[in-house]
Amino acid sequence: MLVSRHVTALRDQFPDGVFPAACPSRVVLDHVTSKWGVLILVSLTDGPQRWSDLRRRAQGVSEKMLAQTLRTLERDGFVHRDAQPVIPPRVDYSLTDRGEELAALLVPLLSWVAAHAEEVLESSDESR
Amino acid sequence: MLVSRHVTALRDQFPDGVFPAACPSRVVLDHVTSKWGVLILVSLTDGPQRWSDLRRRAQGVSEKMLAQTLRTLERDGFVHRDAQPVIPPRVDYSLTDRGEELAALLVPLLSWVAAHAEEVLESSDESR
DNA sequence: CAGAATCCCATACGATACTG
DNA sequence: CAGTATCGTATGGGATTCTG
Repeated sequence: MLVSRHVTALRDQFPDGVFPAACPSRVVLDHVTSKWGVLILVSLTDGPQRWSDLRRRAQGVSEKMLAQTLRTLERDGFVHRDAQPVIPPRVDYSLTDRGEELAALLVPLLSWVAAHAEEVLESSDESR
Repeated sequence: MLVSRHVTALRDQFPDGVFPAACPSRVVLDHVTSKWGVLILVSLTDGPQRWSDLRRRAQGVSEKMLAQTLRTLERDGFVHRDAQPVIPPRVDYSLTDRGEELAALLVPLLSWVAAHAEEVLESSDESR
């Protein structure tokens, strides 16, 4: 089964169960699990999208954070940026193969959270 | 297949592909994908662990953040806190059923990141 | 349209010290 | 041992303005 194979892999890599402090994994994990990183990666699983698409779909993202997150994801090789030299400018963002792999793992997470968020928050109080 | 079933579920819930801005899912997602939330949840997949275990395994976590993260995860019903009234005090943390479900989705993510972090960072420069 | 630049704030986070 | 309390900082993140 897929999950248990991953579990085994994780245990092999880190017998202590988590990443060492100075590990590169920590950096990448922070990029990926950043507030907008998750949302953008998952949004792109629907196919290539333009800047304005992403702004609309990742509701609430500021231009600054969209730009910053996209640049980070692009540098990490998760997102491909295709800027067409036309006027007005048109830029399409899409997942790289590496990005697809990663996003495929994110989708079940988002889905689970979406399905259980309400029952989770009703046990605690709603804020925080 | 498991992934595509989740994809379908996500699309059903959010035809636009992402959470609406004021959605409870956003809150829960932020808890779960917080810097230490992921690490603690995954660490606990190895079974119940004490405060000092978690401090050691989630290398680099400060006492403040460990306390804060554990409280959040407990309020969300992901983590169970078992404080035994002995001296010296002994407190065990473990995953609830809900926490197990969630952590099971986190493990493949961690594992993938761990396996690919180096190649990811070598394409970008190492910082950020 | 797709950003870059600037300003500013909230808070996530860390370090240290203290306690039942 | 398992925390809490306090303080200080870095930075994630938002609002606004400007531009090719």
